[in-house]
Amino acid sequence: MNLVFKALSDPTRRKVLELLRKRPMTAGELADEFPVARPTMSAHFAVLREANLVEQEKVGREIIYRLKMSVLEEALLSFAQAFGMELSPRRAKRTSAKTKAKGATA
Amino acid sequence: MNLVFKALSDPTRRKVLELLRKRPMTAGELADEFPVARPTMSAHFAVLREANLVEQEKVGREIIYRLKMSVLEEALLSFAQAFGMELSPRRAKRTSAKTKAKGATA
DNA sequence: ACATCATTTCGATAATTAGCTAAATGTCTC
DNA sequence: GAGACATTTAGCTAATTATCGAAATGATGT
Repeated sequence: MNLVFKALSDPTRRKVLELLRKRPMTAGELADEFPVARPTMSAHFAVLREANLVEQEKVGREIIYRLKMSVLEEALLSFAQAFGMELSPRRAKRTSAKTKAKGATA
Repeated sequence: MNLVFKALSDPTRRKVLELLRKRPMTAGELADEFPVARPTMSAHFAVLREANLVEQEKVGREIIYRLKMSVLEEALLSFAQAFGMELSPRRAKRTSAKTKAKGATA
């Protein structure tokens, strides 16, 4: 739980997770979305991995990252519950084109 | 929002918020719950204040801290929504004293 | 085999953070 | 006003973190 919150404390990492919600992406694709060097992104990925928030799959010379939604849910859920909030994990909706143009700000 | 997540990234601060959920407490009362020096706790309070997660009221020579539940809710809510989760802020039932022995919360 | 590409690891640095003790501020009681 | 109390501010150190460029790893294409 602590690792999850540590991971979420950085805006870049939160944005990475949001991007991954829409679809799995390679390290390079993700890196292209941010104005930092590759090794920096790689370090961010490592933090997310240690928090168990993403999983990676090596395909050829690329690495595909996937969001582990259930882990994020679990953490948020148990935290919210400690504060008497109810958080119902609605089954992760597919990227259904309607949410697509909505430049969400973090 | 970033300040909120930064604030939540430290276990001590999360615990402070949990304690404050039950009832407002003075700086000293809170400090007594943790094995760190007073100035350290004071710094933690400052972070929580900057994130707007608590408010303070000076009463005599003590300072009473109160959780700003709505701010915490807002942050968690908007974050959860960005991931397609539904988070319903069940009206925070005060677990204070009289409801305490009744198992009032789910 | 060799060059290229995708990604990570290494090694360094600058910025941030949590922690401490000591000192300052403000309030209370006598 | 003097002393005690509650809390914060100041000044410091140690640990952690975000960042970089360069080098290493491993797969692909020629």
